[in-house]
Amino acid sequence: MSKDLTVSMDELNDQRQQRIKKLDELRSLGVNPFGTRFEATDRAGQLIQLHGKKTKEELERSGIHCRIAGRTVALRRFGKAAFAVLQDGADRLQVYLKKDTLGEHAYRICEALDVGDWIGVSGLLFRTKTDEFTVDARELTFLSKALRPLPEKWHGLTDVETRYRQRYLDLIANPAVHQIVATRSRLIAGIRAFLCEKGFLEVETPMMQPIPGGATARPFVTHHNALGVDLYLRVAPELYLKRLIVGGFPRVFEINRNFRNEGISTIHNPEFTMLEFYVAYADYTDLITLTEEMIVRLSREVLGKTALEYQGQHIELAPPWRRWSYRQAILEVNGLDRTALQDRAPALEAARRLKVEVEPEAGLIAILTAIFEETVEPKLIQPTFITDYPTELSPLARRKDTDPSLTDRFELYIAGREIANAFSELNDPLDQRARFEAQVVRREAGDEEAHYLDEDFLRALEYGMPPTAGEGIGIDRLVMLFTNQASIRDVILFPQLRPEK
RNA sequence: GGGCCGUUAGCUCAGCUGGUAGAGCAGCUGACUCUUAAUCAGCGGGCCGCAGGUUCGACCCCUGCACGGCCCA
Repeated sequence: MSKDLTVSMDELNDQRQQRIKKLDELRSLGVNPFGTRFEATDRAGQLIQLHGKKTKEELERSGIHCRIAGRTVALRRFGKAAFAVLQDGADRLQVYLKKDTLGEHAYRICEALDVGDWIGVSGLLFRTKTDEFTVDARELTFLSKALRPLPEKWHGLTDVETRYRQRYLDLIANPAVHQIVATRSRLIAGIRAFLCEKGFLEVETPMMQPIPGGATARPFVTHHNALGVDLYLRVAPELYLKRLIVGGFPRVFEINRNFRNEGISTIHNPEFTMLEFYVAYADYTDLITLTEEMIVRLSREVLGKTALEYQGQHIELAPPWRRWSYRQAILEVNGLDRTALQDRAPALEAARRLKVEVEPEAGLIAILTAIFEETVEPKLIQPTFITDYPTELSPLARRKDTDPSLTDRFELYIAGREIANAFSELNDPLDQRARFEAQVVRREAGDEEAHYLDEDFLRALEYGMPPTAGEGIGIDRLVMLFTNQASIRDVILFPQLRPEK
């Protein structure tokens, strides 16, 4: 940022000028406008919780002393007294600043105070005439100056672009956003606790990979100067976590970022948080019960109940959840005869009848995918495990013993959205090689999402991987569900936007 | 990529059929020692997203671009 720009902004913004002037006023009072340490022994939220229900008399009798810090978010002055509202985290607590109580010097500091400034206060808890729970300040410490004015006190900050670009401002103006952040944190902590309790080990695997693998997606490319090689930001940790299963860890999990070079929408951010976990000696049906157990427990812990409201829909999380095979779901939802999906010609005909658009050269699997996405997905409001995906769509999943064209796999849908994807892992290195090779053919035909062939991963499998089941859960979408948010940008603190000009 | 909508003061928003750019909050000055959208009196504040075009004249009409939102692919 050039110096000229800063200077010209100073000239432009009268409110900033005003506040810069106040820096000197504070200094002339012997106050550093950008101060240091303040021992806040109390938190507003705690005080409200512990004493907020006490009557005026109870508070007077017990004379509770407290010491808090926060940002001034409202200021009502009366000449020789003032009420300030302090925001401490998501909580707000009123402070009474009276000249007689504070003394001349401290009150002059109070007079230099602006909405937005950080202060520390110590004093006694009491109730005002209008019954508001308040700190009667005995001491005022100026902590830090705000040079820019806060958004308006009544409407706050509503411009979504500014809310995403300047999340700090969103958090100041809209304390409800704190709740989303807190819920997200508790959800992730809950997942860690659950998995650790089940004997899983948390690990971290490369985010920069020489061969991006584990998902059907376009990767981001970056470059390592010293090594002189291109590296890819991972699209999934899958192939590394399975190497750890080969290495002898029977239960591992990772919670971290994946990066996919795709469009941005209300359910897609280029970087998103994924939980992946792997269980040796288990199959995908074990993961069905584990998933039910985990999500219901998270719901109890975080929401205190086993049902939730999402965008006007009531969602019941108490297990067991519906299990529906991919093919059966398509047939039932659309009232199709089972022969309708056996070959390309009748499937194409069915798609036409259902008004599902498909590419003219689409194969059977592509037609099924289109029909599924269009007609089945939006109906999967209550938690549903869709099972038995076609092998062609699942290059890393184990084939069904009863039908090698299908895999031992499920995807969990809630509120019409994919939340989890799991399967019994393919541990036959020769079959895995063949599947990779089929992907390479697709890649060479121009499919940029097709998987790469990873020789080292195949080598690892050749040392022998026990039967294993693995699952990935999209944390952002889970948080959306738990916090009733329609857009992924509202559960990611700093969502990806085009750079502002 | 396509469609629709938006972009005006620090924030939230008005702005008629094209004729000198407005309000509330915030700010500044003053009054006020229990307010809570405090109140009362006065004052200042604009690249109307950017660039072209039409017109005697454009926040307004037209074209392009940028950024954002929603929907679709």
